[in-house]
Amino acid sequence: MKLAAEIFARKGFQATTVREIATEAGILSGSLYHHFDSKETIVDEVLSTFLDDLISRYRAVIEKGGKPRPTLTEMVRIGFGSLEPHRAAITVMQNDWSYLRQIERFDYLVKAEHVVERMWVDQIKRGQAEGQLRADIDPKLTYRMIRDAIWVAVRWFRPGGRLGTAHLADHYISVLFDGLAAGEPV
Amino acid sequence: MKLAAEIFARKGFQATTVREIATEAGILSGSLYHHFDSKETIVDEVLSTFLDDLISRYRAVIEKGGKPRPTLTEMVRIGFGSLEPHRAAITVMQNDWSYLRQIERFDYLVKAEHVVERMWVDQIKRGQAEGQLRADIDPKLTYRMIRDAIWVAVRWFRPGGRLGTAHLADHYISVLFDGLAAGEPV
DNA sequence: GTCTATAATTTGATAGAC
DNA sequence: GTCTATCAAATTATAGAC
Repeated sequence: MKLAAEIFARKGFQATTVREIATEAGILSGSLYHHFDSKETIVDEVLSTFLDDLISRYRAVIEKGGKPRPTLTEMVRIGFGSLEPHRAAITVMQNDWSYLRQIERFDYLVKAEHVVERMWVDQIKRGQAEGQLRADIDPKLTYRMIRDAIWVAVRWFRPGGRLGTAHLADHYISVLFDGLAAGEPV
Repeated sequence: MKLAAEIFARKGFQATTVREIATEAGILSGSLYHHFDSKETIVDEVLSTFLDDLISRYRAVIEKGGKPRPTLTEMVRIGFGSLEPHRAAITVMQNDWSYLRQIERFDYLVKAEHVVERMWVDQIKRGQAEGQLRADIDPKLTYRMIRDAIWVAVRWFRPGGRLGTAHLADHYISVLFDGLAAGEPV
């Protein structure tokens, strides 16, 4: 399954043929159906494993009940921290989202997205209410900004490259909370 | 062509069949080949039109030779401003990038990406050199952050929705330069 | 400039021998 | 648990009539 996920990530779900997966696994395409009953089932396992892990991690941080800003900081770290262990799954979600969401079987993708959005937006709003975050920003828009910046990083992030995910997270958190500007606005 | 682009954006390049494009155009699939010699040619025109427009707009702002921060601000506005007129092309670039880049014919996509990266990174470095931007941020990483946040917005941005692209740009610029934090770091 | 008809290939999936 | 053999369907693209 991990092997198939890598190919899906590299070539896209639709462009990946069952024959290709089988060949890479060292068997023939017919034999693959002894392990999986369809191509969709394979990608299904890949994606749901990722989402279950992500949501349970978010939940764990939120249920500690800390202040919003450190909670959000932790959530950013969880996101970037997923890039490595779930690289293939995240890539597939990014690239094949618009295709997969059309298929009834993958309705849970949209549902999971809603659950996650609520978690983030809640924390942002609490941060505003408690005066830790600027009141003039749009919570939902801000959530999307953060979410997008984290997940799209999977496109260029290379494990073992010059930048580790912890460094990425720190950099992003720094810019996100304190901004790019050095002194007074120009 | 604009019609085909919409379908590519909605369903993905590979999932879109030639029959589908023809049907939506009110003709049969065979007839489509009177107008285009292949499916790739159609998407080629869509993407190169977008990239030519984008790069020439960036160039125009940069050649005005203003200070880095207002130049970067303008560049962010150009990006968000492209979401509406080039929505389909941007969506295809986002969703089918990893597939298209494998095809020799689309080598120019990667080249264009390099040109654009240089433009952004140059401005960010100048901003740091002139003291308008924090010196402790990574220019290339910051560019990627900005780029990603802009282009991925095409996934959820809806023309005529509650948020216009100008509003989006303003919100993003505000957070980007000044940060989310309200008061002192916690 | 569109249609009909069809070629050539590829694809996901199955059946049964070993 | 893998292989051989193959099916049924779908796909891009072409040829030629109108």
